[in-house]
Amino acid sequence: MPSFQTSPGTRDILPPQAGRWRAFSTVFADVVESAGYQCVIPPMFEELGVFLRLGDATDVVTKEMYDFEDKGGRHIALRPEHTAGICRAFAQHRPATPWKVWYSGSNFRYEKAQAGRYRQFDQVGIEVLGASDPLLDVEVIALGWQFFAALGLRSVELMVNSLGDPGDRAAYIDALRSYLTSQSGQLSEEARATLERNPLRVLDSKRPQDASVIAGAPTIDAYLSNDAREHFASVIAGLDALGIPYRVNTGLVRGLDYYQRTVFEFVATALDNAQTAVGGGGRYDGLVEDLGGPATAGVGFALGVDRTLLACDSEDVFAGESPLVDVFVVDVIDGMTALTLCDAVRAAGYTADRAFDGRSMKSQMKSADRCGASIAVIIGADEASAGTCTVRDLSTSEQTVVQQSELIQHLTLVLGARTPRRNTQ
RNA sequence: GUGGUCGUAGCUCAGCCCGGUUAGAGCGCUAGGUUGUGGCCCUAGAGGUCGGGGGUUCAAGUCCCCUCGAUCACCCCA
Repeated sequence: MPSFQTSPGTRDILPPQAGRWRAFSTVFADVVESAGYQCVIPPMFEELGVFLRLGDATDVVTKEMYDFEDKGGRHIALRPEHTAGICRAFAQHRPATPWKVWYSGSNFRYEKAQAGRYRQFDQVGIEVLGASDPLLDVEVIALGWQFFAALGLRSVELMVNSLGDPGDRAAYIDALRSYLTSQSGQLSEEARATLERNPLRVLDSKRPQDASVIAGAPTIDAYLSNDAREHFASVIAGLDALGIPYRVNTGLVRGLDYYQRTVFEFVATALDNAQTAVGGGGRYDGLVEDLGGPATAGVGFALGVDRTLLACDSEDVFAGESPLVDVFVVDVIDGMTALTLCDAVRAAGYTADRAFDGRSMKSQMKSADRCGASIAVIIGADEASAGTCTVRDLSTSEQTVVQQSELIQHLTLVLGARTPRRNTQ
């Protein structure tokens, strides 16, 4: 047993999985940068107050915050999500609007880990601040949709709903509370507890016992203001115009309190674990103002990297790829020729690896094979004295002998030309 | 925070029910078979406080208690 291992809810992302994570971010950046979004990197921790606007009835705030007092006596919290910090940054720096940004990074929530849920978890996402156009909601949703498609996922379902404006929402919650209270005898014990804290979230219950009560509950659409209703209608019209399939789910309630009007969620139906929501978002028009900034509209989404990759696994798409090695240099003299040849080969734009610690030729050839190299360049006694090297094609086993000084030229013949690495010498 | 399942070699696991020489297998790793050549095959080797602590016993990987960790689910959420 080693002295230390990862803390609960955290884990090491090792190769080749780590390479897959990096590729994931790259695909995401490609998709959203095509729509004018720019990368933003907020701090991993903020003053606790920044995050309290997520909702004082939410678990994220009441029991999952990773907070502590720093040496200066400040009450600090590790970010449980990105949106609040980005709104704080907007209020602090006041960039020109609309401010369209994307991010990729870790969040922290003190929860018990299970499949697709960790204490340190990664999200990618986008936020747009300073525009209230419903067609912007459509753009945001569409980019999420297109990203899943870019990964190759097919079994992703989009659910949309409108929570109305704050007044609509309050009126609806009142109506919902009285309905649920009147039916509480039929609700599960857990649902009754949830009803006390936040009636909206009862709608999220997956317990069969609660299904009939939920089915008969009043729905939000009857409580929407005219403005909110028109806004939602435009969102729906935009999704139709883009041909993006969706399901209006009046029971869709997001976990954070700052959402109003449009909310949406991406569900991976191919996942067989409990966490099938791979992403979600919505509009949060009051959040910047709550954080002391100007009244500013906002909309965005966050996608869970772990869960999305689990969905990729279950659909057998977006597998990780190990980096390719073009050339493996086998040097059984003293390794010095391998050192200089690798350097030259890499400078010419090819990938090159070699063995260390003076191992046998057989052992070095095994290493060449294992790393998937296309070509082995062999330096034995004969080659060393003649200034040549033997170039072996590892798939066909054909060998040719060339001057070491002509190796790069030879590689361009068999592997094609490459863009030379930027010279740092 | 609550509950189920599980911790034995680097990895995947057998052995535990029914306690009894020196704890096994496959894969991986290292070396050799092949004195200059990978994959396939054969042989050998290295690698273990049986998660940790306590208890029962002549004797514990095996039975009991505690604890830590993992995993899945609930709650909630990405």
